[in-house]
Amino acid sequence: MAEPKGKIDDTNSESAVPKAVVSRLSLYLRELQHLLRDSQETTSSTQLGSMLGFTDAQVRKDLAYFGQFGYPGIGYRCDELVHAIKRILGTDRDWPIALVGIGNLGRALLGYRGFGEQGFRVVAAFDSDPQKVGAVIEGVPVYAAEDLPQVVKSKGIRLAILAVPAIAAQAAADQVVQSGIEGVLNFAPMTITLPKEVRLVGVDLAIELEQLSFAVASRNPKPCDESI
Amino acid sequence: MAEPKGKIDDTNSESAVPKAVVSRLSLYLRELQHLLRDSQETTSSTQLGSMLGFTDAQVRKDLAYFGQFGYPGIGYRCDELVHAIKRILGTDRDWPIALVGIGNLGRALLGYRGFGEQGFRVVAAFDSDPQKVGAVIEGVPVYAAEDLPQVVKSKGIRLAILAVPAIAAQAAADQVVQSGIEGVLNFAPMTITLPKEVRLVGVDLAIELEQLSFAVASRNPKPCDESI
DNA sequence: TAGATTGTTAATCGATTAACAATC
DNA sequence: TAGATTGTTAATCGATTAACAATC
Repeated sequence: MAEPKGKIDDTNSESAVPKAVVSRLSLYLRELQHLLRDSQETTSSTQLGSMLGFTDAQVRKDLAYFGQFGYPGIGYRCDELVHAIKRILGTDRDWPIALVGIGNLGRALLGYRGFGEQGFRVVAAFDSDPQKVGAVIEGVPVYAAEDLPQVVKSKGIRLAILAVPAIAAQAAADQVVQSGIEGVLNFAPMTITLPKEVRLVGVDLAIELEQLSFAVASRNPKPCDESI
Repeated sequence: MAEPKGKIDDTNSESAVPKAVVSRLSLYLRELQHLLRDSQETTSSTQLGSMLGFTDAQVRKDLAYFGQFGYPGIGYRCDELVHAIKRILGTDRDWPIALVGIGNLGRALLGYRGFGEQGFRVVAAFDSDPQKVGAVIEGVPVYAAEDLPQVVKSKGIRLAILAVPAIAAQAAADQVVQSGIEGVLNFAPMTITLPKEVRLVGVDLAIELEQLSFAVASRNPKPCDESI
């Protein structure tokens, strides 16, 4: 086996990688981590693709957006590809996270192990309810919303999760933006607008169920594929 | 204003509506419901699109998959379009839901109001921990996994939410399938395989954060759009 | 009527797949 | 070596956008 090539070609990171490619990248990473746990050293675009219902060509094309990570005739070394994808996704380091809204969902996200496994650390929680401020939940201190700018700065927080009611979502978004946050994961069932320099990902849990009810109700008989 | 046209053309519901179209349909519904709450009677493809960052042509094309819902020169009646989209998505009626896994996330989903607002009722919860069985959480009774077939049948449940650890996801999936479930919303960070006649939607919360860290870390300066 | 807006067709754009030389 | 598999180009496929006659 020759020298690892794993150099990341970020010349084209600026030239618009399709969103779908990035989301498949996360899926590849998840599968590779499972393979690693099963002590598998190498894999191929064919194997990786078939685990997720994609073609081998798609796997190779997706990776090609970012560089050359494989060995012709051999495939990919799982550990190398994991590191490469983590570097691309930015999860080769830890991300301190602010969580806004300590309702049902907020508390669940505070305790969610899956975040920590990928390097996401919820280090501060915020709520407008004065009764909750000062508490420590799952080891995470709860602050007043007014403290956002100070806490965000002192803890080096760049990402925020919004788990507030729809009605409060835009105001909460404005506050986190004001505090210097660079990216927002919005769980409120509400479209929010942010300055264009702040990244936004939205997850609406009811919408996910709607996708399912549509598929079941209209029973379009397609091959089973996991959308994420 | 002429006769409402709202007939749903389900001849093509069998000819593969793209998944992206259905997910935009849910977003249109969400915006329309907000417009209705603001007492707006009609809207246009241009308005609806601009609320979500889509073109007017896309809105009209998406709706055209399912029928004719608008009035040339006028636009769309919000209430009519809400009813039409709900009928398409299958949320014009209630869906009793089974929730499997009463950990942190499971409990949060039990109490999540957003589901109920769209007609999704979690009517039974399941857990493998005997200590939890028999409890009633947020008004929802907790059963043993073995009771799945019986409860699913007696309550007419067709959809299940999986909120179990990754390691337990495939086994849980097999159990709900065995009990006759027709659709699965999987929150476990794990690819699961189901018989092709059972629909699957997957949501991996860590992956959503990865999409965000990628966007922030690589700071590709695109216009702010909400992925869902 | 004139202005607005739909539904739909045709043109454009982008993403996926197939194919294959290069490599191990 | 022969067999396997990559990275990449060209061909295909599908989705988005533009344009416009029909309609209110």
